[in-house]
Amino acid sequence: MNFRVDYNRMTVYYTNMRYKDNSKKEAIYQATILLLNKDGFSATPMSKIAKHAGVSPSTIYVYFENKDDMLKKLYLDTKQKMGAKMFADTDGMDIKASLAKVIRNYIDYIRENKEAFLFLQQFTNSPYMSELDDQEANNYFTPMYQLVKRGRQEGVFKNVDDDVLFAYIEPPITEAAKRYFRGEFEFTDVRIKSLIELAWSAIKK
Amino acid sequence: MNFRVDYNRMTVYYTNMRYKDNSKKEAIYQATILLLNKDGFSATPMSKIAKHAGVSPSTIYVYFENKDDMLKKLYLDTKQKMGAKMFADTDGMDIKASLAKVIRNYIDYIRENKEAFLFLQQFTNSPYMSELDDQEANNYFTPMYQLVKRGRQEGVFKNVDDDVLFAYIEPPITEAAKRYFRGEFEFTDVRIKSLIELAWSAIKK
Amino acid sequence: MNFRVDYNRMTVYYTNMRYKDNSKKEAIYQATILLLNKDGFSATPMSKIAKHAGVSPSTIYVYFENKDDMLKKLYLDTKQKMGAKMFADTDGMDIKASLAKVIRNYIDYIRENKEAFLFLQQFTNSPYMSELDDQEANNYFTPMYQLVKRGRQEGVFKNVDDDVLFAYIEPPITEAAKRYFRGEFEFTDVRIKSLIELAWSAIKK
Amino acid sequence: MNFRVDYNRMTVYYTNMRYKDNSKKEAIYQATILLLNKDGFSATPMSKIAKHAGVSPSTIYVYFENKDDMLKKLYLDTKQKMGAKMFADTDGMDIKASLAKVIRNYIDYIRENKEAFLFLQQFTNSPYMSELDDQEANNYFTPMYQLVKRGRQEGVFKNVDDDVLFAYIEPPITEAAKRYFRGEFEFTDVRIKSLIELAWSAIKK
DNA sequence: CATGAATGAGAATTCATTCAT
DNA sequence: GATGAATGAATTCTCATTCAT
Repeated sequence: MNFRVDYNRMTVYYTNMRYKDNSKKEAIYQATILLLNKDGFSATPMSKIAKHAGVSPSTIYVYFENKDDMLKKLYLDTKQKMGAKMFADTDGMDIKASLAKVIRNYIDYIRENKEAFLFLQQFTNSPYMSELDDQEANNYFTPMYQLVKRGRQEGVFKNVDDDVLFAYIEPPITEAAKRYFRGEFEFTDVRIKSLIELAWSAIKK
Repeated sequence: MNFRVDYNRMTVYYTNMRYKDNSKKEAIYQATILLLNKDGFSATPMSKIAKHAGVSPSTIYVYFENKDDMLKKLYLDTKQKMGAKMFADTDGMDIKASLAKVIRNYIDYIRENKEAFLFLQQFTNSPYMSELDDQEANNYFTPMYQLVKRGRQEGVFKNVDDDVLFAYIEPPITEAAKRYFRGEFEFTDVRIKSLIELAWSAIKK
Repeated sequence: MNFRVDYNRMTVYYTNMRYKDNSKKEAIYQATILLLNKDGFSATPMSKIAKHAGVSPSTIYVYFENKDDMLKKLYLDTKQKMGAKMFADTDGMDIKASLAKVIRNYIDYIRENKEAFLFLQQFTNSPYMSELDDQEANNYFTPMYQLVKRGRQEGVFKNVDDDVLFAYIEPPITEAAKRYFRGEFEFTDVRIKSLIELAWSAIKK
Repeated sequence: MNFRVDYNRMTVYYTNMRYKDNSKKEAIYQATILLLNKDGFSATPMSKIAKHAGVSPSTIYVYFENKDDMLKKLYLDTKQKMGAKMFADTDGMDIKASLAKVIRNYIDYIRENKEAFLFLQQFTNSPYMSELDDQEANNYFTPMYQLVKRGRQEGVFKNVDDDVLFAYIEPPITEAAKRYFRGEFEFTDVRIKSLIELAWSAIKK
């Protein structure tokens, strides 16, 4: 029998006896994202993260080798979660609908995960990114590659490189999102439709 | 007569003296950009910047109030230079040609100013950005707003918000540039033409 | 019947059970000696000792009160073992032969117990030593005092203080041993004979 | 003109304009030796050293790369000073008198430099030693090698290896010194004569 | 007895900035 | 203006030890 019990703020797994607490890891992640967005890489000490996460600074080192290791794992974890949301429920649609769905999913994710999204932007544009095994992060986006591949086979796209196509799908949404969080843009139904329309106009033959 | 007055806490210099001055400031800027791109905000101390710039750490404080002040001024300076390049030689063209020229200018700037471009990206996506008087940076891009305004008057654009239009002009190029510097993309003539074509397809009515 | 009682805060174990106990303690001792010689006092954490000994850090605290307690007990244990070897099989010899045998025993011990020897040297020359009840460690060397006492009664030694005599018996061998482990000296038969000869020349009347 | 002035706790050199203060380095050295002898390597933090030396912890890093660097430089500095004292005023003597003088010099040094001597012992017997370029430390002792070489040429020594000879010259004194500082031994005139006598008995043909 | 997670206290080191020249 | 030394405050990380099981 496999059951769990919350005992004294700790999630104990009776089957395998470890009591490393995953909720602590999650708390550390959340605190890091929040503080990084508020104060940036250079003003977010481990001690602050620990305090916000409700753990001791040394506890972070039980879960991660060092600060870099933690940030990189946090990035991959966050990116993976975003990828999962982005390509949910897109099966069985035609290309155009599928693309529209991906864009809508992306916008939904952004609106529901402001901090995660902004953290991803900050990280992606920092030198941390180049220290990363890029492939691992890109794997979460294979559905996008497959989508484009399918569209090309069906002959609906302009005869341009994949990379050019990609550039007109995600980056405009991302840019709109940044303006959204700066209070300069609203994701109204009309605008979302416009964004999808322009993307399609850009890439369709 | 050749003289210059700097009201920004800096004394007045005449012809021969001003070069020394500017060259140190410029050296500090260049060192900062380079190190920031290589090591990031959290691993770029003033002492390292000073060493790379060939000056004493305390010399930096002759030119800037503190680190934040320096970074912000560096950002504005860099952004302004980029804006100047981006909208050069676009007068007297029709909308479509004008837009194409802006995109070509932007790509030229990117290719000739790798470090500056990457620094702008890193800064823009960091919380430093929100501490900035955004308006000042945006002023350098008024030509873009005017271009879009003109296009709208001429009725050549889709009937969507300006922000939606913008999202399909610069962000795709920026994304392509990032891939370019990661070694994943080449700015061939064909691809540049494609990028311009897709942008036009996206926004034109 | 084979049993053992340890009054030193440790419970009583009979034949079959005692092995497990002792093997862990011994593993901790061995790991400590090795790491201390390799990395020194200031770079040998309990966690590292535990890992090398194949036990949990907390297990060390089952056997010892704390780190200091462990180190001191390890020193006394090691010193006692060395003493036992040093004075083995020296009964019934005349003074000169007895001394030669002690020196040979010491060299044998050194060669067979490199790590133990080096640990003793490090410990002896550290301030840990002065925290120790010196008498306890010296007890293991009473045979040496008796030997010198006997020699003096027989009138074979120079008329100098015991401490002066001692200084020409063990320290030269110890010094040679240190060079030996640094790869600067070989314990050939000839050299061992020389060492014994010089010691005798020094102290004999 | 070359003059110096004590200005505001700082030794200013007007000729070359540096004002790095050598007295600070010396204070750091003295504090380190004292604390190391009292508390050992593992209980002597940089902060404590700084406090005792009357400087800020960060000031230590102006003079040394890190703790290891400081300890090694301190060792070499101390060893060099000892070597200088040990071989002072030994020219023009015959071998026997020369050796006696060296031993007396060594004992004088020991008595006048208790802390330095004990520090050298602790360091020498620690793993720090093996990280050192041994040659550099040994250079300070070339006079000893020359002395032994000369004696051998004159045919006054036993026909044994140099290393065996060395073992009966310095180590007995060192051992006596350690007992001296433990309060177990007195360097009376008689005993000093005895020590010299036994050394000579040991090595002379 | 044995253990792995957790942590408070403290370790080495860094760094933005100032100070005296 | 320019500088190198100096430093207080902070930063990352370690580590002996304890806790709950």
